[in-house]
Amino acid sequence: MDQTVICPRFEKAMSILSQRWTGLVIYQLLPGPKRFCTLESSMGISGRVLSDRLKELENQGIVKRDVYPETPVRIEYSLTDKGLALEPLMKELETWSQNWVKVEDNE
Amino acid sequence: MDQTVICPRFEKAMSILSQRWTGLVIYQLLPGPKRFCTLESSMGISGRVLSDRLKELENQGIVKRDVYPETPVRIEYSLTDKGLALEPLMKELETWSQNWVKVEDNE
DNA sequence: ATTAGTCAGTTACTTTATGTAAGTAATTAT
DNA sequence: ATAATTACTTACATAAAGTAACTGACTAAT
Repeated sequence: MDQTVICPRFEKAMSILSQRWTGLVIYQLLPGPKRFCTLESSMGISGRVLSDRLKELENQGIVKRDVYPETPVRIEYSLTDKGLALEPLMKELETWSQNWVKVEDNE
Repeated sequence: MDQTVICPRFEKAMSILSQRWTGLVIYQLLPGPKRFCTLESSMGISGRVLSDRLKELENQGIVKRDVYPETPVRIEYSLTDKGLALEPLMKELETWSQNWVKVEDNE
């Protein structure tokens, strides 16, 4: 008996963003393409999970993976239009965090 | 060697929203106060996790818990100003999901 | 030419988070 | 007296994430 029925598109969108790390990965890619090892070291994510997340985001059409067959091979991850369309949301989160989030206190 | 240093407030904000269910709980409370059992049945969350999430959101000052000592006791959860300030972000997610998210396909 | 190092991952194993189902205490309805 | 509701908690099982070592292709240093 759910009085509030949630739009399935919204629910899916939320489920993508509420997986650990996905939001931060997208945020990191906003300024431009990045490599696996760069993402891995700039956020505290493990390679195992980063690998999973990038695959999922690629499946969702949010991230694209480009292989440059140089030597050594260079693989760059970047946002698609769908991914870039999340920029306003990220800006909102930045604003909210600046206005409301305190870091020191509560664990 | 992190070239992109992330603002700790932003990182904390993201860690709140990227916990499973927190976003949906906030979204459900946007229109007004709701009770435990209403939240529990309207989203597919288990009581165990809902209980955890509400406590965390209360600690973060995003949700407040009001006890009405009627008989039977009524307990209502609602958003604080900090929680209500997430409305624009939720609207952005609604917009994005309507423009970009397809539900049928990919698992 | 052997050793060490980087990149983009994968694999095996451990810890943490979440789900499931049942239980509790107070109350009310039949 | 029995069943049902609300707001949870507890015990146990499964799924997700973290840790660390490893692979394979290459490069640079000794």
